[in-house]
Amino acid sequence: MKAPLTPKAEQTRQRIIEQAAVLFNLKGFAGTSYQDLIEATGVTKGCLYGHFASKEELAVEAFEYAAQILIDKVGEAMAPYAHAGQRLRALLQFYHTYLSKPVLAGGCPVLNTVVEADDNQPALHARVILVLNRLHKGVYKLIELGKAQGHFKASANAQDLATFFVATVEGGILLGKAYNDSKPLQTVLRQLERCLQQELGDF
Amino acid sequence: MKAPLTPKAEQTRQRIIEQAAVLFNLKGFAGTSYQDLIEATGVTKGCLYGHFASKEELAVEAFEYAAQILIDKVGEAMAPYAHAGQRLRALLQFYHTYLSKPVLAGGCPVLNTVVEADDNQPALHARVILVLNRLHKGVYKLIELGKAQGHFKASANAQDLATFFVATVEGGILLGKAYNDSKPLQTVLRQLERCLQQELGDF
DNA sequence: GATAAAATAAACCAATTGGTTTATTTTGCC
DNA sequence: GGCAAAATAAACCAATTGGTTTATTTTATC
Repeated sequence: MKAPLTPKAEQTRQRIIEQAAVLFNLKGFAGTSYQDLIEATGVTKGCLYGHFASKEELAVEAFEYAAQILIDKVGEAMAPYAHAGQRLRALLQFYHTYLSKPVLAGGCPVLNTVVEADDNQPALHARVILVLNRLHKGVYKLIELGKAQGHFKASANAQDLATFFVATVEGGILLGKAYNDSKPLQTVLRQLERCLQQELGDF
Repeated sequence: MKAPLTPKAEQTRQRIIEQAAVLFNLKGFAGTSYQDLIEATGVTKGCLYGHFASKEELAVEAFEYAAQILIDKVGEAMAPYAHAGQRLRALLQFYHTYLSKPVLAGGCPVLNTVVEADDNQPALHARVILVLNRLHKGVYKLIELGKAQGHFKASANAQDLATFFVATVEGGILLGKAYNDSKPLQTVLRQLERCLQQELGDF
């Protein structure tokens, strides 16, 4: 089924995805037209259809791309550390710079996509869920690691805390985006850190 | 400028707003067409334009309506209590039932609107900010009340905790909507309560 | 029951939507 | 340099978009 793309074609395809990811992140799925995509990518409509069968297919690929960047950057931020406490600090630090160094213009693709997709684009919604699961799992594993290393309280409920972590961070990003100000997110992260210290012990 | 509407007209106008609020909340601003609005309201296009000059004007009124419901319900939930601790419990309890008894089909209008509006619909965005301010202020006042009553720790940072509260609750609502499950929100609220008890003292 | 307000029905608008096709050109690559 | 792959240009599609206008009918209210 899938043609074994030429390097050149692969490169064009990637360029389209990258530009489309920004557009969708800024304007949403319904708010982005082919005309917008043509202007942003600098590529013709025929070329777009040559690579993607529909707007939804392109949107899915664009979201996957954006989500992968996010996941990679989270991984990179924690990679230098083995100690769970350090890794958790690095994760919080990563989100401290989330608004000044956004993974993608338009803010958090998870936040943006989940809100529009879940009543309207089932294919997109399914992908967002997978990414949320990965984020949750990452935090969960981190807490469990800390418990295993003897640095976090053994009584900590890793599942619940991971859920709490993801929700609080996304909520903070939401406020930051709403007010176009990094302060609310900073405040939320600082407070989250206090909570986590209470639940996990000092880290 | 504004015609002194007949009661009948006012009633029709209100009906339009109520139905439009649901549609916009479900499908977003860009995702809702006049055809959708005509079908949902059962009213003709001429009638829509008779009452609202544009889709954006209608969307703003619809959001104001939805937001007012939310604010009213939050107020009602806390109204029976004078004790800040009780009021805070009532507020948390209100959000515990938020997904099973949504203020509006499609979920939280603040969450839904802020995400789409802030890069694209400045008028809507401005209104969401006002509502976020009110929610924040409500929690802030509540915490200050508790401090004044001597029930909450005097050391509590009401501003920061209010920001944290709003972010966490919105984040919990987001997860609940994403997973179409009330459990994540329950978990988040339970955890939030623990945090607050730590920061405010038992309430 | 008269009247003015409110709502309908429908024609109309230019522009845009997502999507297709085809012939032509440009291109990278062996 | 030749060839196939990739991209362009553009015509074309039916449908829909947000928005306007006008004549007609319904209706609430005095």
